[in-house]
Amino acid sequence: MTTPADSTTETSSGHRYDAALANRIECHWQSAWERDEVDRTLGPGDPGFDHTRPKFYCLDMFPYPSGAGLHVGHPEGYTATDIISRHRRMSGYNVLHPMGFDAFGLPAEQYAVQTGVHPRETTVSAIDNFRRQLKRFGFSYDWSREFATIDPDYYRWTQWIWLKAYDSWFDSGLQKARPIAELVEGLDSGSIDIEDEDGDRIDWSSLDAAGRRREIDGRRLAYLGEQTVNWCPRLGTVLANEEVIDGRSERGGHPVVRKPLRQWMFRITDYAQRLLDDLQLIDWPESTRTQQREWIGRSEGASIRFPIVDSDESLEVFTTRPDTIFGATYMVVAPEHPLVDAVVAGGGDPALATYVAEARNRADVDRMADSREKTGVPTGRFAINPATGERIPIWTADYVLAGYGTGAIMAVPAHDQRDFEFARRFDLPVRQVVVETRHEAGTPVADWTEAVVGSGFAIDSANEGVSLDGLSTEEAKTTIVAWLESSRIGRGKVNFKLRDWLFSRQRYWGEPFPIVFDEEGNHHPVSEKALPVVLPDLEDYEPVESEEPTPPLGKAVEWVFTTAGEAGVDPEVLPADTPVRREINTMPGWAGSCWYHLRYIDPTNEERLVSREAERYWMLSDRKSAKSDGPPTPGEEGFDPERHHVGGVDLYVGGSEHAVLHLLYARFWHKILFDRGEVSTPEPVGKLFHQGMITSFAYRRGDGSLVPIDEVETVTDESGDERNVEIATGETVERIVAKMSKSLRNVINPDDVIADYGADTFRLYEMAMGPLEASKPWNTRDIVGVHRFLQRYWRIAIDEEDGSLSLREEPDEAVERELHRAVAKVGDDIDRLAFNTAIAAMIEFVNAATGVGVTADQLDRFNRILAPFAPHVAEEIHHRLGCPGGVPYVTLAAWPSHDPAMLEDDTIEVPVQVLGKVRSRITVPAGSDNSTLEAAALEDPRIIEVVGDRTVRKVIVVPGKLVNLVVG
RNA sequence: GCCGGAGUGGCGGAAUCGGCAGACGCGACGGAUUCAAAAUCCGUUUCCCGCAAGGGAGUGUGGGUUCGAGUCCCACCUCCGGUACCA
Repeated sequence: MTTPADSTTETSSGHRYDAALANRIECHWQSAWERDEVDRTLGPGDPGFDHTRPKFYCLDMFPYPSGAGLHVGHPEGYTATDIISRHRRMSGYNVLHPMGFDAFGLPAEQYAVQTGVHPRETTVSAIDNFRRQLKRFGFSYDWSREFATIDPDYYRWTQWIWLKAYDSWFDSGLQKARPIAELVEGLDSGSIDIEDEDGDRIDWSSLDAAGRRREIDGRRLAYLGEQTVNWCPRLGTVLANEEVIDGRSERGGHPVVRKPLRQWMFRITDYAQRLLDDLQLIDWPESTRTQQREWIGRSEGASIRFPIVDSDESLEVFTTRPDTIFGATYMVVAPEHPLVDAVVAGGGDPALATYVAEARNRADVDRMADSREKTGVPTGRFAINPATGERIPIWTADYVLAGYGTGAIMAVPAHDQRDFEFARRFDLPVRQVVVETRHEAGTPVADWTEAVVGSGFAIDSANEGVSLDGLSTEEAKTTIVAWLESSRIGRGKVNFKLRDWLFSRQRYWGEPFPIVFDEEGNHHPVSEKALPVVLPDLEDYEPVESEEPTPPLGKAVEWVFTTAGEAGVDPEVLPADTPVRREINTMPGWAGSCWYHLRYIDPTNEERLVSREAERYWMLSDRKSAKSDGPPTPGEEGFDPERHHVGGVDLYVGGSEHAVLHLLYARFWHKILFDRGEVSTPEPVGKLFHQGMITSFAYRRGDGSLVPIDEVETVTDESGDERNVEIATGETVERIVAKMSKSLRNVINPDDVIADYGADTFRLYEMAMGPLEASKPWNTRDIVGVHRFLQRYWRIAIDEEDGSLSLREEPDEAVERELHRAVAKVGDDIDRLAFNTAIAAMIEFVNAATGVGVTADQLDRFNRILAPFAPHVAEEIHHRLGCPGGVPYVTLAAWPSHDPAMLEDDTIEVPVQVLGKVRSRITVPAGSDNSTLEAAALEDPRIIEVVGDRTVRKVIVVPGKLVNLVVG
């Protein structure tokens, strides 16, 4: 810092720390910090970068700027990361603490459509407003690293990563992605074999060019797939599975229907096992890891083929209970299953056609609504149970889902509750093949009210080839799978609930795909050098609400129909004058947020998405374990967070609503980049933390209806108890905690709070409310508490009459002790993200110093521990103290040290219990041994009185804590 | 239904490893200051009995382990979040 720092803020109207002064101080220092680039972070390659310091990458989930501006929930996590970042910086770390904006996607586009203003304009003005609001909080972001996902310089690399995935295939043997060129090479040389869907080897040499292309394209991590997708007519786009909740769109709650479509997909299922396994390596909230585990949904079982009667075909099913195959008395296929199509096409039972048509047209919402009673119809076809040789009917029913497994099941009504209910409804046979204890006989199934679903021992399960009788469920599974495999009927299989990620959207406001189609419909990538493929400006960007997907980019006719050369396809791939058609779907809103953590590291790099050197420094640092096999996991014995760390962002803070979507997608992209050697860690985020939601109060009448907050007043009765009454009626209403909403008029605008108290008070209030992870109600009445704390602090240091410093010459002994305690406590609490108790400790110090006063040195030390929380007032005091140590800004000062010896008093008061109840207190020198404490306790007159003539049978001494006498 | 989390004064919350329950803040009450008020400062504030000294009860409910439980174990109740026919 070469520019000398400004002198202190001049106060025109008084020297009291009030809202007006706070706002003047804050604005003054914010502009000084900005001018002197105080928050600038140097990285590898920057002049003056000190690589010997440890690094700390502290990331916030970047916001999606809406027209409504910042919500009070945003600054909660942002203040927390700001405090940690400032504390780490003061403790000698290089800290990367960036901010940017997520801006492509549906909400911005919907808003633009509503207002009739182009999304580029609405988005840019929303970003400007967000940035202004964020800056007003004094967060120490290095704004020189800011970007938005809509910046062509940024989405150029989003497109580049997509091309990387397009150019990759997943080697299931090595469990990693490799370049497509290696696949082609391997196939040509015969060192790699590929299989079809049934597991049969494909003869590569016998394929023609089109066949080869089909095989290669079908194996890309980014591929064009014909899939049944979630089509949302109201939004005019398809949605990913993760974006559909209870059959409705996550955004807007519109109905979603299933529809077969040809769309760009990501082969995320190939990574299912690694996405699951690596959850062990990361320090994430258990709830989030559980949610991801469940979403991935791994289950072990077997895939079995049931021959279809009067046909060469067979029906393949997945089951986790192959041991119950002898109890499979019928089969069920999903209404969408091809077998059903075939029967209907062949003119089967009209009731079947009706049922299937209804099931398909019903949105998933309705399917779930009447989920109580099972429905279904027989297809009229039969299959052979390969274990029993029995002919069993094939039904179709919507309790079997098309999207999971093969969309068909073997029904074992005795041992599966759903099958049991279905069998009872349609009077299908129930056959028991598992008993709970060994050597037990079966019980009459007619008496059953529910299926026996647990493990046990097999009975009545034998044929000429295999017998499971008497085996435990585990043994029976192994035995039957071995038989199935040797008989070529089936094989052991691991199935995942996770499905491939649908990555196309029929919307305007997203990244264009860097790909074109030739006249035969084959796709060809745009070359890296030609990126970005810029989103064309459209006058009419409105989505078409229709039954058929109609991407708005199709309206940019001149842009869409072009030549390979114009589109930037490598001439070696396609001659420059070849007529091509551009892809008119766009990427979904998640694309940009999958990798933004990497771009902050090196935001202006034009050669790479991030420089290798900077990526290694910020993501890997000196921690060694960037591999998937070694270290103990968080929570395990021997786990040391300082050493055992998979790398990645050191602290990522954001809401738990992204537990599956964003955080799973980001892990997936990061793993592709890791496999392709572009990044050095297998996981993007080493430690994740979710801040709780900030809620608000509302009121509820006796009948359960809600009352807006401004229609209620609080009255205090004689006993001091509070009662809330509805002003209009006088009726007593109950105060409840609710989400902030316009209708309850309990939404808090951060700008208003800052105007009333200043940003420092706002920051302190949100951090003092309670634990960061807890959901907490906003209570405007409580804000004054932390504001008074800052006023008392100000008053310790500043004479409110003339604004001069008022300090003691000699330190007060007790105040000095309190200061050491505060320094120790606040540092510890910041490390464990316990900001509420850190603030309580600082308040205690200020209360102790009030009326006594502090020396300049004491004031400076306290000021430095306050600085991460309330940086503006701390900066002002720092300057009024004349910049102690010659440090131009408190932001750049070092965290103060403390003397552990000062944390303890010379003498301590120890409670003495008799039978667990405190009966007296004794004062002893600190560090007294057990016998001293025991003797002092037994000599205490009050204790002698309480013990009376009872015998002291046992004395428990906890050194420094308490003495407990057992008498009787 | 299943998974995860939480129940502590009038309110938000604290108690980090089984060791003084209620830190800190709000509100309320009392006092000082003031012509008065605001602001500020000092004090009280879990509940019950008591003038007091003191005693009793107490961390959602019921049991248990322990010298000692808000904390550990078992059963249950309520609330919040996630998920939902995944074979």
